[in-house]
Amino acid sequence: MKKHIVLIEDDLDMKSLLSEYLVNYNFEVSDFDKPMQGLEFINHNKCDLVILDLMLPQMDGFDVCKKIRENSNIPIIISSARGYLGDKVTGFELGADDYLPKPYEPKELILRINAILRRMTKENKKIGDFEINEDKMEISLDNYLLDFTKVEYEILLLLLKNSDKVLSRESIAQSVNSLNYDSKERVIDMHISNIRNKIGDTPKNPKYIKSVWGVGYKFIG
Amino acid sequence: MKKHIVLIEDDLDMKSLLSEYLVNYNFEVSDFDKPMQGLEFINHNKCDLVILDLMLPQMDGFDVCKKIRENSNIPIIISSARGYLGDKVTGFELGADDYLPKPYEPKELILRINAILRRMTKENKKIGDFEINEDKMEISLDNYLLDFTKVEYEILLLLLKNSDKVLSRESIAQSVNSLNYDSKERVIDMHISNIRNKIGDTPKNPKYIKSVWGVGYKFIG
DNA sequence: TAAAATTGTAAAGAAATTGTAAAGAAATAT
DNA sequence: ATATTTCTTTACAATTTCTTTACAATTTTA
Repeated sequence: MKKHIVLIEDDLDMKSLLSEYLVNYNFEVSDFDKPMQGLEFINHNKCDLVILDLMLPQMDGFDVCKKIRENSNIPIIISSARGYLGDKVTGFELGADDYLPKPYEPKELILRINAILRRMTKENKKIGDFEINEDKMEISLDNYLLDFTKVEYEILLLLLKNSDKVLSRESIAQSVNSLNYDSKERVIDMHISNIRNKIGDTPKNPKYIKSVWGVGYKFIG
Repeated sequence: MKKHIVLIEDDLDMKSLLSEYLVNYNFEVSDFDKPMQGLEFINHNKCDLVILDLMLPQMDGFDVCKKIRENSNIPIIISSARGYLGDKVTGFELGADDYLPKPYEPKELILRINAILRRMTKENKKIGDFEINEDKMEISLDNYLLDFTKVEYEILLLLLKNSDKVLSRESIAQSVNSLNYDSKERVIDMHISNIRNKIGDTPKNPKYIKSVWGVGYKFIG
């Protein structure tokens, strides 16, 4: 899903330029030249990050930062023509996450946005129609959360991570921790069968898990 | 508790200078001029942040960054004499959290360390229906103050701070200070059971604490 | 083609995990 | 010191998951 960025910048040219740049990098942008409007917006909408320019007219940029922090924990990147250490100290102490002195290359702003967002949202890995969240130990198919047992989860994860690669029963058994090392081979088949049921796949004409005769299974990526 | 910082810097003078500076700011510091030793240390110790100098002898600094990320999600601040955009791109893409071109004022390093650590250690007060007051060691549910024992409080706090994340019994036992390191596994279950009673949760069809079969528990955020 | 090997899966059995009451041990308060 | 609270262990029933078995269906080999 697109990340929503709030841009607070009073220089109108700069604002539209940056805004457009961010949109090109696939962000959703709401830009404001009046800080109070930005503040209002942040407090009533789900946003992911604020870019706050310090040279603001109505109120001091630091005040905006402080006011944002009163109600919200949203990441803030301060950009400023002033690169003095004292300003940086103030900015960080008010709860900013980064301080970027002007002039900067817009690409660097993108880098820093992404670095922060990466920390904030451990985004799900997408593989085909599947979406993986390893922290939650969850796998969704077409946005529908599936309910797997531990072994099923681990096997499917392994297959997904090795898309298109044929995995032998042995290698599956070894990689999947919760599988008995010396269980009968057919255990894997049973689990695959159960997984197939849950993801609505059929052995002949499979959409996701293909049997490789005489070898094992593979996920069709 | 003091935050533990790993400093990887090959210039010996710089290393000891920075190290001392960080210690003055009340960090615990482990410094290395051999990146492999730093890597080794990170993989076997609980650390909070890495400061990585790019001009390293044995291996390219970027490789170190990449190698750290193979096993660890620890925040990384790259410092480098090279301030080219290309280097920044590489650094951030390898998973760095910040990139600080030399020369920099050491105070700015401190600011950036703190900004990152503040994000890492969630001091979130409100999580779902729960409200945390860590100073008072109190947790309320729907504005009703609950009475927990120390262990219960710590376990619930851990679960809350890791909303949605599956926590194994082992990781819970390790994180919760007041739990005997080598107590029987079922201790956790007992405490969870007691917590559930106090917050009015049921194991089947839980509203807050879900059992993850074969793994552990997670708080439903 | 028939025989052999492999796969799919239902059903049954075995094993592991969980919930929690109850009791014991340890820590803390009185 | 005793009383009280908290933490840990144990035990067992309930539950869930994993494994095995068996047999039909399919594919390969001879």
